[in-house]
Amino acid sequence: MPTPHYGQPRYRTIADELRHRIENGIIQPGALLPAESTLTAEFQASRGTIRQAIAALREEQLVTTEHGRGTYAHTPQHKSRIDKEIETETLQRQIPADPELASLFEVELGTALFEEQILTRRNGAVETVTRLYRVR
Amino acid sequence: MPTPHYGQPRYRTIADELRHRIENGIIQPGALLPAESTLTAEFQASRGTIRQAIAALREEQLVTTEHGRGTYAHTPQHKSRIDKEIETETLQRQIPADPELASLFEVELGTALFEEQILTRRNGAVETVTRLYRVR
DNA sequence: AGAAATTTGTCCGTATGTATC
DNA sequence: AGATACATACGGACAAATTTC
Repeated sequence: MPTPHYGQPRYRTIADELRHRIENGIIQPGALLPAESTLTAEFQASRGTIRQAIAALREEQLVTTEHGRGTYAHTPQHKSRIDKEIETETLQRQIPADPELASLFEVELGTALFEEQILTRRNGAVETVTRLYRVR
Repeated sequence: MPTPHYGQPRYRTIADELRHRIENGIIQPGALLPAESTLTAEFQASRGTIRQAIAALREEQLVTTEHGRGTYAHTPQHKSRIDKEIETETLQRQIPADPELASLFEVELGTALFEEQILTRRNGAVETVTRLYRVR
């Protein structure tokens, strides 16, 4: 079995197709892409090639991949609109580092971290909760 | 022959070693790295693993590769400029609502929430972790 | 100029490890 | 605990770009 790749490489063609689906909402923002095994079947390509295509999308910041979970499509929302209807509430406190934060900050599990929590409300209902962590 | 990778993956170890050589001038800035075949012999790893290590360095902007030519080490000027920049990493995932979030959003405990996590790094170290939650 | 050698690029198949559901 | 999904690693084959002779 030869492996010709005249012109455009296969993994790039696949990446282009997946990008198209994400940008056109065929794959919803935040949704999981089909599993590698599924894509393997659909594109009739080896898993390595599929992974190469996904790696290309990852470099474009178009998707993120989580071990054992899957690959998520990004939301193309770069809207920095400031809505005046939105009320915010801010709260500051200290919390112990959970395993993930401890790992990210490279501190011991349970180390006190500085946390700022910002609520945004629309019509009274909480719309988003933002938590910002820093080492103290 | 099994292919265990307890702890640190092999390609990362190799990438670390090559990074060390570049940063310490063992490989001169602008110089060619050893060929993949040479590295394969030195590290006793498959070509794929060597290529993965080099790909990691490429993502760090520490080297560039040219087809048929080789991989060049970057100049320290370039590197230090990159290091002064603040890098961000974004991750999107779904997580179950903890008690506080459930209360704020007025949903059942454990309801799947949409989470976007943004890391900011300065010189490689995580400076802040921001987590933004929404109901989906 | 041309052929051969060198070096990176693409693709496949397989096996096993690790994280998540 | 089992199933599913991504991660790592090996090996082989052929393509394409560059350098060398």
